[in-house]
Amino acid sequence: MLALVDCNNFYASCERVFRPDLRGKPIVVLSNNDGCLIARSAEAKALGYKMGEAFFQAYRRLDRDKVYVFSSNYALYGDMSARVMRSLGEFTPLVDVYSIDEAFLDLSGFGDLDAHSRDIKRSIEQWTGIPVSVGVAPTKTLAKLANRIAKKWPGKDGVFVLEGPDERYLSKIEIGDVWGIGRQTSKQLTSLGVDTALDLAQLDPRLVRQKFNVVVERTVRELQGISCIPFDEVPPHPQNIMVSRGFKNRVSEKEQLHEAVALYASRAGEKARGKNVYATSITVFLRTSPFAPGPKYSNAATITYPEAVNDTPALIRAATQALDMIFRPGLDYQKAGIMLTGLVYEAERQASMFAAPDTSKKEGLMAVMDKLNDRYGSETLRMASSGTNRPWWMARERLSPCYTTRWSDLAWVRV
DNA sequence: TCTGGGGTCCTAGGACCC
DNA sequence: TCTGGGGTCCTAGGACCC
Repeated sequence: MLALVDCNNFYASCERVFRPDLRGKPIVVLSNNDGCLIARSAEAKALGYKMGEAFFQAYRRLDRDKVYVFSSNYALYGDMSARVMRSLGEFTPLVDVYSIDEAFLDLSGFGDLDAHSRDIKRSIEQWTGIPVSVGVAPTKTLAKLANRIAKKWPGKDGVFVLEGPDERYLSKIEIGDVWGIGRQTSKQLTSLGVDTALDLAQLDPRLVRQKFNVVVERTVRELQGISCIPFDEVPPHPQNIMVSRGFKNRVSEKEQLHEAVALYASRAGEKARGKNVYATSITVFLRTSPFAPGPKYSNAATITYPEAVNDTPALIRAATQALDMIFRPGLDYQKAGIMLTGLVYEAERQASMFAAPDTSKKEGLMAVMDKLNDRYGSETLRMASSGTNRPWWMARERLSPCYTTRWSDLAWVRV
């Protein structure tokens, strides 16, 4: 049996951990650039705020409803997430971290699953301050479903064990709420009279494959209790690394775009080194706002390395070069980003006939840089080309302190 | 004025090969 | 009238997830 442990309203809960005065108060968290609402506390949901609502449209209502509004603080959420995941490791070594706020646990061999799940829930809340829900079932899709029931149904108190594909519960779950069934598939299924998880579970998987695809077929089997989605104890080999941001204001100067792209390349390098992978290619993309009137432009350029790299100078060099290939003067750019692809681990690196044979010096430099930045805070040491002034840097006007990752932001306690 | 960021997997179609 | 068959690899785009 698998348990899905899911943090409730994760970002909003993180903001509340160090602000106990906000218990019972409505909270929303904004996306990067304070663009739209991406997390809401239970109280904010009850007031009718929707996921993805544009902030500038909700602004007046939020003010009127006295909602506490936060810019997203990923340093805080990432660290709180790590605490939750580490805590889950106390219950079983078999933890499959699925996202920043969810993990599957393999509970095979455990006795009283309900009691055990309640213990997990209680402990995580006590140790981290983050409330969680636990759903237990034989497959990942059913565990997701069980978690939903644990969270939403009165009387379940955040824990629910679903022994198998029980009709009484599957019939109560709308098709669009099944994990893996999105808007498009949901629309098609409804038109065929498939309205609930139960309806879907009763279809013939082979027929579903013909009419839809393997993904939906797997979902059907998972709902029937046959596990098709593997449990990944070790994180799977990453396919790509992306860093992109919208600008605070529109940017048309090439120098500023160069700074931005250099900064994103540095971040991508840190991520790559953190995962121990090297990139074969780097792609830079650039676009104007899809909403604004006026000329629209969107383009990307890719540069392939003779030998896979992950050191920041090499990434910045190529990113700069790629940017020059797609930059058009006279446009108001809204966003830029970079993507590292063709990721390989050290052992899979293919040596180039032409590249310099010894890279140990570069690696040493990067290791020192990463270590300093880890210890003394991000960007303690950084590349000059990524800019100092950064007028384009995203707006985050309601940022909370980095309580757990920055010494100067530690919470004060008065006694 | 103002609308997120970062991922995965699958499929279809084209290029190319023998 | 009718123009092989079987493969691989790559890319773009769609759908989905949090």
